[in-house]
Amino acid sequence: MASSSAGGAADGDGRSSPRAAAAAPRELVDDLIDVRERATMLQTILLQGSSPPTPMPMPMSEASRYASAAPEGTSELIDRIMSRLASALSTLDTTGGGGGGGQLGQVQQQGRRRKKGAAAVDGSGSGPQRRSNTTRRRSHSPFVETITTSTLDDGKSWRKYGQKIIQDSPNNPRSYYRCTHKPDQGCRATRQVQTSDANPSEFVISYYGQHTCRDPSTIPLVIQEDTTPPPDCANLISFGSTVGGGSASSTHTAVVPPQAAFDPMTMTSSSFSGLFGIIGGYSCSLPAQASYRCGSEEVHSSSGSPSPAAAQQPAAVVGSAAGVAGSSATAVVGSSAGVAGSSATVGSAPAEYWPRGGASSDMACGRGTGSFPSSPSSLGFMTGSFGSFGDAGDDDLFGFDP
DNA sequence: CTCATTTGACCCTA
DNA sequence: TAGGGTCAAATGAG
Repeated sequence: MASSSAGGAADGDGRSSPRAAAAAPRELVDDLIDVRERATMLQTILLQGSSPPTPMPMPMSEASRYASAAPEGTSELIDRIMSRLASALSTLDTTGGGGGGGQLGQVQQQGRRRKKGAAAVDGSGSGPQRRSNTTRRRSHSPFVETITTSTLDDGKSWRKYGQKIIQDSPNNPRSYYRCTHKPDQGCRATRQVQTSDANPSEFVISYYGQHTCRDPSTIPLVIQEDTTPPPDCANLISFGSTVGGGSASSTHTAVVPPQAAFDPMTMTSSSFSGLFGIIGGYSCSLPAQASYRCGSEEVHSSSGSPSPAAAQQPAAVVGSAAGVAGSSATAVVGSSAGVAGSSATVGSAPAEYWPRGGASSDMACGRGTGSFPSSPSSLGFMTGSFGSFGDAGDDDLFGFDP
């Protein structure tokens, strides 16, 4: 759980963001603790309906404690969790957010703004804020993969932000790219491109960090009640896209195994630190037969092609935005979901990912769905599918890695 | 005018 | 201190 949990510590570039958590009132802490406990209870419920092929995601004592607590129904639990989350996030909104997007933007803008030639002259004391204790270099997103491809087009939109001649290969300067959606969605994915030494017509691309962004044009606005994951994805849970985006021309289409899909590195380095990081303290245990996939298919996992079997399943769609300036209300749409066979989709955006003046709603929501608040980042940040809650021998587990 | 790229400087890590 | 990653002003393209 990197330093950037609830309050948002620093973005990928090392510029600091306001630490809302530092000023979080007791009320907020209580809310989050409550959420954590209820999430655990929910986990227990999910466990009860199955015989997990994998070890318990939490200590048995704890699990049994909650199991014996005769917890309320799953839907009530979810509602309660979301309510508490909304409350907590709202608190964050009004405390840590302080001046809302303004404060965040202020921090971002007051970062070193040097004039060429006059740089760092006044690095002492009263000058413009020097890069503080945060790191700026490769402490960021974890390495994902390196591929060799003949094209730079991997289906994602990248923005070049630098190029350097590297000692190892002076003839092949290294180009630095970051995700185009970094400013608006806080996506931390980056890549480095060099032409191949062996074959100059090819590129060696190293990817760092997972895409947490979504192309607004491809984002499903809301999970339709009559849609469902594909049959083989009954237990599917997916978050954030990864490199390649499925349509990439590269030689890789990453199907991430469960461990990878919930890699703490991934979780903490991405937007999960915003919501799940708050909840924290949970490990995950994922059924072996379930499908986990990152990339563009997550879209399908949450809103994908209709399936007759699942068309009967009600859906609860929950959106929550922890935005600085945006509404933090939690909207629950279609909460008619029963415990069995229901699905829930959660969207949330941690405050640290909000762009300057985050109140603007450039998102795709608001086109009549209403399931997500009008916040810039909720479109891209997290959609997860709690597929097939509860019964029917489901061994779904939905855990959170700290 | 807006946005992406270029490029030199800054600064962190080893 | 060298190497490498990132920033941001300058510049160019659409």
